[in-house]
Amino acid sequence: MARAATTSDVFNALGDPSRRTILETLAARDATVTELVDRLHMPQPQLSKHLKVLREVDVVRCEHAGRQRIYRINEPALAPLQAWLAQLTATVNEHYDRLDDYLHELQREPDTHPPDTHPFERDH
Amino acid sequence: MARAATTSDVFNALGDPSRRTILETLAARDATVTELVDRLHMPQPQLSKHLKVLREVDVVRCEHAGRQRIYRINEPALAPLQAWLAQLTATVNEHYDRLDDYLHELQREPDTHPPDTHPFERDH
DNA sequence: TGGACATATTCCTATATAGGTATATGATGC
DNA sequence: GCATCATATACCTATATAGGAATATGTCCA
Repeated sequence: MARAATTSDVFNALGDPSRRTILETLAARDATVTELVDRLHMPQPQLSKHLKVLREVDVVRCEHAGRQRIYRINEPALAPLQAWLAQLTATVNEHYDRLDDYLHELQREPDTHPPDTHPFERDH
Repeated sequence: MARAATTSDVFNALGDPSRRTILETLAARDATVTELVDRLHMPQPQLSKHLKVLREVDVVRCEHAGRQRIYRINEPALAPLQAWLAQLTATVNEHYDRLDDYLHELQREPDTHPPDTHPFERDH
């Protein structure tokens, strides 16, 4: 099977470097497609397609303004992504902490804990 | 052209839901391939391949332990990703602030600023 | 040395794009 | 209505996988 659709989730949509560049540009200032074309030196159809992907995962939204469309970042859509990362690293650190606790307990009273509850050793 | 290689950057590597699930599992506890197979009900070759991708972007590392390999998350590899997100949202918020400043200035002394320095309006 | 276990790799297929080009749709002003 | 500008879509090709199956590599132990 092929890779999952870029429109299925935000992570996948941000997997493309061009789209990240677009977001970086939009972060500094909302922009129309033409402005993005000028700044990023990217063909217009390509930009429209990338913007469509970003739109479909709700990371950007656009507002009609005459014949132009003003694209802007929809920051809340990035929150779940940041939350996932934060949760992941938090869990990892929690793991470190538990390891420390375990090692300290080990030093005080060895052979008290069943082997299957032992966390794997870490070399930090 | 096709999509970029998943091994080219961390964002792309995390685009796959299976790989995120693997990371979530590893966050709770370092694990061998077999343990991951048991917990995630994923075929072993598939897991090894996903782990290879994660390894190539340095998000996980493995330690040889006899005939097993203990995989663990290499948290520092996630930092650039978090930094990118933080920078992006920071810039967006800075933008909001500048807009607020501008609107406040506008209220005090209208028609003082050249049009090309005007940020696009936002409806927040 | 041979067998069993753990993990990685190879081979295969179907699919989802990125990027390019040409064209369609939409809005504006004359 | 028509020319023009702004954006989106359609169509095409090449490519990078995910996922599955079979196999190879590596390690331990009797």
